[in-house]
Amino acid sequence: MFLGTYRHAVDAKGRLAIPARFREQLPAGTVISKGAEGCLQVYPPKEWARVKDRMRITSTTAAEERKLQRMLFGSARECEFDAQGRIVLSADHRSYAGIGAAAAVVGVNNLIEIWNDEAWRRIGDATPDEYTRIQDRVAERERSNDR
Amino acid sequence: MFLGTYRHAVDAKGRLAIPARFREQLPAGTVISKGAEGCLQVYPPKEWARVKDRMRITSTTAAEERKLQRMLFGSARECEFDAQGRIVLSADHRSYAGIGAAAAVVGVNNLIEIWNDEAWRRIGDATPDEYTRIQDRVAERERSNDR
DNA sequence: GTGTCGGTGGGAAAAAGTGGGGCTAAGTGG
DNA sequence: CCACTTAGCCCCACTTTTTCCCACCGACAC
Repeated sequence: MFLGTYRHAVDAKGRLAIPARFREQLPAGTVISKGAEGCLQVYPPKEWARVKDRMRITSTTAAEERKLQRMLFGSARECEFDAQGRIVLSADHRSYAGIGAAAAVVGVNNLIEIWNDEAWRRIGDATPDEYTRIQDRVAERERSNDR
Repeated sequence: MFLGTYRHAVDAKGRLAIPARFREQLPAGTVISKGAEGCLQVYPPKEWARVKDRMRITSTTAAEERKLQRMLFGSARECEFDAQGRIVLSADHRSYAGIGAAAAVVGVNNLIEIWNDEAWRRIGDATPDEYTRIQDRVAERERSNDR
């Protein structure tokens, strides 16, 4: 389980330290890819397997499906940690997420998200009012799903 | 598993370096052929065997499928790596994929695709909005798998 | 105060990618 | 059958990128 927000520096080589609390839960086979709302997402191997399995391009794969898989896999990369526990964010990933010299590393239960520092501030620094409204709307949706 | 996008040069002799991360996973018997949407596809031996075994011309083969098989097998070629880890793209393959001095080499889970640089940009350089949709569809599929 | 742990930065070594020359083999035409 | 041309392959050299290693700094605990 990944919890909390950590602000870490991204150096000139694109290296980003993953918080030690997260790293101990990330065995080899961890994958990073482009995610929703312009963040990057880090999938532990088990989570990634859920995404990956059952997806395979063949000559009978439908056009829509081909595009989906190309975008999904073409934008992903396996995480490799150096001896200091850092990963290298590719130039493409950095520009997608608008990440410069700093990033927010956020634990979101089953996976980790990496955000542009500023973009995360707008989300993470929500006021109690905003938070309440969002919670209410989600609760409303869940009720209608149950029906 | 093949992941990520790499932009590499294609020199005057039609040589293209395959990213080292991909090359390690490509034993002898790897095959390159024409793929959908004007890309080239590189099949590792196991994937190629899967294709080969499933397709076979018989008296009951539909006309359309015969055509598909002729194209797929007729334009296929075994990959040969030089000492620098490059393959030579045939003139036919280059013109099919519209590849000039640069190409994008993309890992798509079970196989590798080679694209005209520009054509790939239209797929891979999608906006966060498009990736958000992709993610929604992946999540949707997971839910249906769980049922 | 001293030791450990987590994060940051930079230099050096190694690996990966790029380009070109020249030899060999294969196809083409007389 | 031989000469010629072309395309393919191998090898070497260079440049850039990546990775590895070491050193430092600050915070916290003992």
